[in-house]
Amino acid sequence: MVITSVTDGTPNPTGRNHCEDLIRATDACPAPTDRLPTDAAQHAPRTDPMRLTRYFLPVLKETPSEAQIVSHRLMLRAGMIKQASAGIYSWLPLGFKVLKNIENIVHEEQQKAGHIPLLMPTIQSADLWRESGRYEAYGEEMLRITDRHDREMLFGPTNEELITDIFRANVSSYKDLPLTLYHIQWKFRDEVRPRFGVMRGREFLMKDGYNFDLTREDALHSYNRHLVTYLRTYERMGLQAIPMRADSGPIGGDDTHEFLVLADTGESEVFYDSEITDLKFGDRAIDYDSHAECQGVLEEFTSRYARTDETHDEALFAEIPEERRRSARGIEVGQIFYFGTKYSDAMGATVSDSEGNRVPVHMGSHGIGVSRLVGAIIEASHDDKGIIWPEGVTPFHVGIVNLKQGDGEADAACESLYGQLNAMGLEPLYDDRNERAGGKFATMDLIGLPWRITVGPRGLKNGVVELTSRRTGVSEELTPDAALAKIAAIYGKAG
RNA sequence: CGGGGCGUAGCGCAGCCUGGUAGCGCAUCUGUUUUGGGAACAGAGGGUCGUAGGUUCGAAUCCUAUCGCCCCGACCA
Repeated sequence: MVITSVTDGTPNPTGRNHCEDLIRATDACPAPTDRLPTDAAQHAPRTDPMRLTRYFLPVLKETPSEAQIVSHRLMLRAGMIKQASAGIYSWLPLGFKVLKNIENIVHEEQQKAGHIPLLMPTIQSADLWRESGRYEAYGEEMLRITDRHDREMLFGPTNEELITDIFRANVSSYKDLPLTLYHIQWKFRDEVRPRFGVMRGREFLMKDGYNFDLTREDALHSYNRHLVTYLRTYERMGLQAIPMRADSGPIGGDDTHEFLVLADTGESEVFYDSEITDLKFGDRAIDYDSHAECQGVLEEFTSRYARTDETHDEALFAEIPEERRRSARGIEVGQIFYFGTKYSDAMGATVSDSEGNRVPVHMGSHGIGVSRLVGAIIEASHDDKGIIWPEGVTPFHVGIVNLKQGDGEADAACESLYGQLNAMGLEPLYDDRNERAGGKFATMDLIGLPWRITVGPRGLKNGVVELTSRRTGVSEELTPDAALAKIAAIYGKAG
């Protein structure tokens, strides 16, 4: 590891889409900076950070003592995060890339459904929360701040009040409905006892979306539509997240489902019909405007028994054939709510309907724990050597391991692969350090890139390199061109 | 917020009981030899021992206070 430049957080090239400019614009990423003297002619270009002698990847051999669960340990060891204080983390380059990849997927799937991104502030005024009655109700979890004028402020734990305020100030006709606005923003909940790294931090990145509809029926369609977007979102991240009937908690409301990823370290006990784990949304086409289609998906994915301990019903559970009853642990990675007119009544968010009557809008809110997902994915996908990233979120698409740095042929072959992968729009991470093979393999296994190309003089004599799957450990010897073609096919790129 | 534990080099730890030159492993830097699953040798750099008081000729060590972090419980995404 040589600390020379700061990655610019360029979005994952597989995620090119209509929202990328928005994402870039909100990142505030620093430009690459040079910090080395100019005598480094033998080094790689400093503006080319995707090789390990240039990248910032502070991996640890030993596990820091504070980490209890595997995702926390691996995130620290892989140089993804550094704790800043209890429950608050800096995201180092590798972790930041994964976080951004997850964020990109969430953006894409929301916008496919016609949901509109915006950005609300982290710091909010207490007055707004007094209107909804939640300033007192929220309790110690809310971080309260006083500014220099003694105004009461707070670091937002969620955004129903702000979005409702935006809505009521700007929308007054049923003709502007339906409307769904969402953002991805940092939140703060002052947990008594943060733990498990980013899985239960105090500061966390969350997507929260809010739908505004004229009628209950329309709002329930919005609810169903969100359920579909969430199924697609989690599947793209390589996760199976099961929607379970849940408790509405402080948000309030009638209908709510939580999405849980099964993992031994989950905070919730869950009970479900084993048939539910066979369900896949897959790449089926869906018309988000069709009430019937979205309703159909909701029924398909929620008709079987699946509940957390909060809503578990032994009698209903007992109706499932015994061999299909399952109890397990789950990590909550999202929740959708329909809460009707709770906030619109309290805060006066009304529109004129077609007959000129002022009516409160029907609302729902829908959250995805973006930063928490980084930990959840690792919990669901790792082995004793390290992380195993699903292709959809991996920080780099493929690792290139040069077994004999300084060997002319090996160096040239690696440079060629590196250049061609970049030209395809993929992001390789080239381990060009002067390390022994074992050290390079251990690092690659730890940081979990799904594919590794191993290049050494021995193979090159026969015109081959080795392509290895991190997940299966299976290697095959291929010509460099064949290896590139396979990688291209895996990521859907033209070779 | 109740109960427990820990703050000594970037990381992991010993030293504290019984006060007297601040150590070990990994990592880092230099050199040589190495190089297909975390290399070997030689050398080097890096710590006001969390902070503040107190006791003492002398404090990492004893006492008091305070801050931080971790674990169990309650709570929570």
